[in-house]
Order: sequence, then structure tokens, then C-alpha cells
Amino acid sequence: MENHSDILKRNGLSVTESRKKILELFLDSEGALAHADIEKNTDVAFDRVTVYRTLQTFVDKGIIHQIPTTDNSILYALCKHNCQQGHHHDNHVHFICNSCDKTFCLDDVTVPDVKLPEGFTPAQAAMVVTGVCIDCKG
Amino acid sequence: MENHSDILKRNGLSVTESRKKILELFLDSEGALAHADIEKNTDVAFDRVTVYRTLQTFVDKGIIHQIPTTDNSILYALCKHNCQQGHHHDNHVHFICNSCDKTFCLDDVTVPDVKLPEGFTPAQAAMVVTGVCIDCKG
DNA sequence: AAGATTTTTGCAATAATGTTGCAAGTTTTA
DNA sequence: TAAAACTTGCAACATTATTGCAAAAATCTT
Repeated sequence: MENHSDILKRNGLSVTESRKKILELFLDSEGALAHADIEKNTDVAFDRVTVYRTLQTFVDKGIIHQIPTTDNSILYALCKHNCQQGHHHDNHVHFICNSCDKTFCLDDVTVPDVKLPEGFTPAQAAMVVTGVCIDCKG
Repeated sequence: MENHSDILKRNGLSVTESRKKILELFLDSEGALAHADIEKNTDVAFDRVTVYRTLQTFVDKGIIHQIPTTDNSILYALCKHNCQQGHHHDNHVHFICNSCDKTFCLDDVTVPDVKLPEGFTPAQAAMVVTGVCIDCKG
């Protein structure tokens, strides 16, 4: 079974404490994490700058992907499929629960293709659904 | 033809200089605007706080809607369809051009329904497509 | 395994962004 | 037109993000 260090090495990254710890957070969490979630985690005692840079590095390498939100934050989640450097394949739907605020990567729900108007060429599509999650339903 | 003031009155808002000006910006622009776009506009000489509050008011009233992004900002665009206070109907796809960075509301492209896993109840869905727009295509 | 090289980290400083209370100014109401 | 209601701008503050650089850690080389 591939562990933290393997994932880092496979992506050509030095294996450091901060990277291992932050990657572990993602591996352990079901949902997506925002920068603030990581920083507030008491186990992570790294400088904010390190967190910023680590997240950016992970995105660049295709280890995590970004999920757009309308609250001035970015959510990050593990890429479950094999993403290449600079080329993500995170074309699954994201679900944000209005009740518990957790974000789910619905890995089995693919973002459907849409027919764009003449002249528009798509490169990537993201879809975020809000509502009530399986843990919070009545 | 309905003008700035009419739109404001129809939504039960006082007609003030800042609201008229900011609404005019939206009416004049094809794409979506970020807070920073408005503040940088030399025609708008209002306090940042006023801009924040005006945007929030417009969202609350259903005059504009928010578009999620992955760059720690929120884009705002006019609601073309009749949105109610606190209840938006902006279920169209948004397109962000990687070349000119403009954002388009594809009003005629509806966000498709997706089948969620058992237990998940959707309330709203947003879809953002990136690529090359009609103005930038080779 | 030890030193050289490369990479990463943390600090400090700075910038950018977002929020709140309150007094003064505007708009609307009556 | 005066009173009431609402909006604005200022000031202060809080949060979030970025950059350069020296110290520390990880990797490479032999």
C-alpha cells in the first residue's frame, strides 16, 4: 500500500515533515479541506507560508485539486484518479452540505458534457452541487 | 425600457449614487465583475466598504448572482432571469476564458441535472467551464 | 557516510482583502 | 418640509495572501 512518502517521491518531491503531515490530513479526511482547515488543525504547527506553498505544490503536481466556492476560499481535495503534472482529471461533481458544511468528492458522478454556444471551446468543467448530505438528511 | 433607478426601486432599494453607478457597470459590461474590478474602475470613487455592502445587497435582492472561482475571489454577474429575494435562478453555465480572463454567463446553457448518490439531496448546482471564448479563438 | 548541492522552511515585512461601529449625510416617508 | 429610515464613509481592526532571504533540512555525489 502506497503511503505518504511514496506519493511524494512518485511526484518528484522531497519528503519533508510538512508535506507528509498535510498529505496525511487529506488522506485521513473524507471531505475537502480549505487552507484555514489545515492551519487550524492543531497537529499542524507550520508557518502559514509553508501551508500555502505546500498546497500550491500539491496542485501543481496533481496530488490535490481545487474546488471553486463562492465564499472567498478554495477547497482542496485529493485527486483520486491519476492526474498528471499540470493536467488534472478531477472531472467529478463536488457536493457541499448546507447543514454540516462538509464537502464531498462524488468520484462516481462525472461532470456531464454541455453543449456550448458556437465559438466556445471548453478545456475543463467544474460542478458544485449544494444541498443536504447523507449524514445530515432528516 | 427599465433603467438603473427602476431596477433599484422595483427591488425596494433606495436610489443612491453608488448603487446607480455600480449597477450601471454591470449593465454595461458583457461579462462578470469581481469586487476588485469595481474598485479599480476609476469611475467608481466609493469607499471599499460601500462596494462590499452594495454587492451584498444586490445579491440578497437577486439583482446579481455569485459565480464560484478557484482564485480566492467571487465573480458577480447580473441575473438575467427574474430572481426573487434570497432565491436565485441563475442555473446557467458560466464560462471563464483562459486567454482574456473574461467571464461569460451562458444564459441559454442550463446546468444539467446529475444523479447524486443515494442520500444526497440537491438544492442548487453551479457549473463553471474554462477554455477559449469566442473572442479569443484562433 | 560526509560533504556539496539543491530544495524547503520560517521569519519578517508588506500587501491585499474583508468586517464592524458609529457619526454624518441622503433618501424616503408622511 | 420635517421626521424617520436608511446609506455612506471613516477609522480601526481582523484576516488572508505574497515576497525576499537566511537558516535548516533533504537529496545527491562520491
